[in-house]
Amino acid sequence: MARASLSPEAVVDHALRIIDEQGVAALTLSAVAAQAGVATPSLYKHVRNLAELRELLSARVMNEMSDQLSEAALGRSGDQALRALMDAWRAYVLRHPHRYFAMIQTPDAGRAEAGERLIGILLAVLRGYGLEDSDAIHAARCLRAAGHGFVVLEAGGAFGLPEKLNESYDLLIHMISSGLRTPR
Amino acid sequence: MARASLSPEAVVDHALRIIDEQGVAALTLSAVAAQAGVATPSLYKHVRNLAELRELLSARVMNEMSDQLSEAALGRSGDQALRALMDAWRAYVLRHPHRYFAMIQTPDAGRAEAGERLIGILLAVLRGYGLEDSDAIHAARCLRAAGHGFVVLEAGGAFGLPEKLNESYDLLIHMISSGLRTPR
DNA sequence: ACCGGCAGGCTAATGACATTAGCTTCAGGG
DNA sequence: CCCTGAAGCTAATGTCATTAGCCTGCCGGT
Repeated sequence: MARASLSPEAVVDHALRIIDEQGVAALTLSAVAAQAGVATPSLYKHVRNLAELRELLSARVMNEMSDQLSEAALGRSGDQALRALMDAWRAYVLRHPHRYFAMIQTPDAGRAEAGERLIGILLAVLRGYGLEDSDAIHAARCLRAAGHGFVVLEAGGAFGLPEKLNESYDLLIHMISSGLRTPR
Repeated sequence: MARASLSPEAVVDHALRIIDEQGVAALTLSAVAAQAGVATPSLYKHVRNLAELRELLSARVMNEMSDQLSEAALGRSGDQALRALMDAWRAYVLRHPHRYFAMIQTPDAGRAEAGERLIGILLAVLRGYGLEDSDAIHAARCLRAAGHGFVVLEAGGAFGLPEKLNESYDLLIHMISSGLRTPR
């Protein structure tokens, strides 16, 4: 090796900082290079191009979020676990809105593996409702859709009316919970 | 006026065509100008800049979608209306995935007005469940979150497993419906 | 202590774009 | 028939991403 001032991980660190402070749109290689105190082309020694940097970023964020969701759900089950999971999800996004948007901006990416983890967590929570196999998959998709939809809309400022967002979110969780119990 | 070959609406038309065929990422003023058979700077006589074009596009798409959702729900009520609404929503996105992504790519934009329409439709459907005022607002947010989350994830290819998506969507609708009935 | 390779940084150059400035032209009202 | 302004155009600038090719200091082996 040589002067180890940079590495793919370090580049992602700098990118993360830029995103946190100035939003996804501000993520340019020039900005990252400036952050890192390096000339732009030097970054290509560590990441293939901007697209790859976005993928790495995406994977990093998804893993970080999965960690927090799994920690929240750990040791609980049923409605308790569902509640904890959903709360942790929303809290993460409100804490790091730009990161979440950076995560979802890439259609799919190498995030697949990291995505598996999230699914695993959702399935674990659903086991508390006695769901297995296909039923659990369908339920996990719904959980994901509902959670994702809500936090994206909230973080994007789509909910303009004065009604309390906490109450809306409670209702959403109630819908999931009640839908999981009542037969179709 | 003068040679009326172009107008803000016509520019949006061309942009829409590019998006449909090549996706949101391909939307550049150069591409739109080429589509329109005009030099790039000429577009500035009709739209202020790229950001404004995106906003106009966003509003156009949201209105188009709202039209279809309201038509679907018209004349039905309760679960029938909910079902028709959700199906129309998903169908629209599957038919024009790129348009939907173009619509949501702008955080907020001048889409506010168009957004009111969508909310109105959702509230109308919810009236079939006896919901009014604040309760209806909360429910509308949940409807929107669930629907939006699902279609975004589906269109983005996030649901990789072989389980049938129709069944997952059925479950989602069931969750909403059952959550709207059962007390909290 | 010396040498060679190479990882990792750098400068220069290219090509897409967005955006601005300023010129030209035609259509329509007086 | 002239005059004005809308709608096009060309030229120029600045920001980015990306590529090519150069330079250097660190490390392992002699």
